[in-house]
Amino acid sequence: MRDERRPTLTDVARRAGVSKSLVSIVMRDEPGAGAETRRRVLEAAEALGYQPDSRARLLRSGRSRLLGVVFGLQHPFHADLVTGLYTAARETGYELALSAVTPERDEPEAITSLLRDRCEALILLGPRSTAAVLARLAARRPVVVLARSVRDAAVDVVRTADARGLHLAVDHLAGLGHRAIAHIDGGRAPGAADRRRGYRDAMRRHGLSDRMTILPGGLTESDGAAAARTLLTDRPTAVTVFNDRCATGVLDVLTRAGVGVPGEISVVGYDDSSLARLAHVDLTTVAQDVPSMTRLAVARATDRLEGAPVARREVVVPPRLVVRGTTGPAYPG
Amino acid sequence: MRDERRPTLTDVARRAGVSKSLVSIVMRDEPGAGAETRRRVLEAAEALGYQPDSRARLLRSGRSRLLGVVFGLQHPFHADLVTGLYTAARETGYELALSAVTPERDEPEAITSLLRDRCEALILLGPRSTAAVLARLAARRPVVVLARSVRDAAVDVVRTADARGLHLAVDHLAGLGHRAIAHIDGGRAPGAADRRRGYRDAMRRHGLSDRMTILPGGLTESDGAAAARTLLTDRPTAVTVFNDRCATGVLDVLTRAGVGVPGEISVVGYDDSSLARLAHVDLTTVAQDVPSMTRLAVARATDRLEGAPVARREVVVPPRLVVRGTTGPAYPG
DNA sequence: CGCATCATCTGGAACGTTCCAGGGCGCACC
DNA sequence: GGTGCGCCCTGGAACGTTCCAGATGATGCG
Repeated sequence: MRDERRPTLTDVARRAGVSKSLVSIVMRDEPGAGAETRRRVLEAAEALGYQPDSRARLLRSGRSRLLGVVFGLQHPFHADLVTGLYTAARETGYELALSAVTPERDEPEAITSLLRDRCEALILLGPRSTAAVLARLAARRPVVVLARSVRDAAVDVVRTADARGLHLAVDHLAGLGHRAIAHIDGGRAPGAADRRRGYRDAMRRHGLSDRMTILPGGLTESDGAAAARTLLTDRPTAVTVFNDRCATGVLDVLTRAGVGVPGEISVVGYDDSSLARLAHVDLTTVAQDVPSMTRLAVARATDRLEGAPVARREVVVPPRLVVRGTTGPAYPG
Repeated sequence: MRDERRPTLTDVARRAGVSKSLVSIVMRDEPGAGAETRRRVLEAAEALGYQPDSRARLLRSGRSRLLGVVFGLQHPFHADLVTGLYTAARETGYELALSAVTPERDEPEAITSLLRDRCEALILLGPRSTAAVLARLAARRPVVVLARSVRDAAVDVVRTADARGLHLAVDHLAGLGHRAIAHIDGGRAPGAADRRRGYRDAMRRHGLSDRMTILPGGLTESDGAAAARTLLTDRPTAVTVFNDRCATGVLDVLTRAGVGVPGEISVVGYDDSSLARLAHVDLTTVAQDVPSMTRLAVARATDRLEGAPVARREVVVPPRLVVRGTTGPAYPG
């Protein structure tokens, strides 16, 4: 009824009048088959609606050519990264297996499911696991951590120079004449510590140590909104925010309160997520170089798998400032 | 070096001094093994760090117990749905295989990759493929389409009563005294047609046929922003929007233009995505019942697989109006 | 005592691939 | 006109499981 057995190599072989080995060769597009036969085999495969069984294929070849990716479904920036990983993986001939972390599905669970599927390497987006857990994992197969730093010799890291990112932001604002520049931070989120440090460094470098203000924030819009309300009472002329999502919340509260942006307060986000690029948000932001990061992450994973020599355990990608409409000259005075 | 071969059934069998068949039985927790032997086998497996190879397992047993899910990485509502699918699947003993659609990876590609992985059924979130393509797919294995309607007897559909959703929205607004109620639509997006129709019906029912205004919108914030700019010139007192994302764009433009919400214009979104729930957005919206929809979608897929009788091909879930802060009484007059 | 029964265990054949060691066969070359 | 060398192509053994048809031995029963 429902399940007339799905066609296999043997079926195609029979129809084309050749051996299954030959069909296998043709399907993999390997040398070793004549042009005419090749055509006939492909025709037969097409007619039967044959699709190779990747399970059997991988079982036999011993390799899965599968990169496991753990990401947070609720993070728009993770969506951007996964998008980049897909295209990076395509170029290398590896496939991606996605495993999401949701409120009801934690990181360990997401990881185990990938391991059962025989992923050869793991790419983790901003994982919450401790360095020890990650190290244990890395002992069994290559692990690449994306967008977070990990102090462990066994795990590879690809991340943005987050401290540098905040230098860019503060330099930009200081250049516009701002002095009272606040920072809304990301708490324990991956990358938050580095950005906080970058902010402090840059302020000191500009001789603004006494104007430093760090407000507790987070990674969501509501975290930003909450922080912005604090901002209204003791008002700086500019603020750098942990990420774009959080910055959106800040913008929203400011706009509603009638505070002009960038007239009265300039705002700088982080990530250059699709959010920031929206015409009506038009957020000045520190861009993470998603294409490079994802390409590097995939390259690192495959290099480890293929035993290629790996130069540095940690690759740090420079950020780039994207100036848009939410920053402008400081109020005179 | 990296890869000392991972232990197999045979390794465990040798260590425990039994046959591999017996180990298989023990690992699957099936009857047919004595208590003492069972203990010894488990001990050996533990010692070797044995993990079953799901690929080999599925290859042999002919079943994969895998549900393929195609979703759009950039849609927050899809993220909500996938989250729900994960928990629904867990309850039934099936696993999910995710395959994302991105700007560089189209729907056919996402689907093919799932087919190669031998997914037993496909769950497609708001797919863009034509009914004909979906039907062809459904001929080979169960296909459940989520959040879109499809006129084809072969594919199952689980969707919200979208027309009804707009009835709720319009009724609510009319009840607040609104007469000039506009609708910003979703164009060719899944569900858009039904919502548009629901809007028209409801307006007619309230005797407001001559006050109907349908503005072209879309599913993103910038679509909403664009539509909102049109709105500013010929201003209604209320507007129903295709989805929450689009409504956010509308809100943003209105707020920036100094138009009070809900003072001067009331806004109703659609989806009740996490976006709408944010304290500072606080969007009145039509909620889709994600837990029910996802549970139904998974149940439908597994029912088909197990040959259970299926009552209706299409399951329509009622929406629910969530009144928050963006709607209020119409201006007197 | 012989035979059926039961629980426990084993060996080997699948599953759909890939990989390897060849088998023909035509053709150039000495 | 053999010999050797390419090219196509084939058959069968793996890969790590599950499944099935028994083997074995203990036990119960007439």
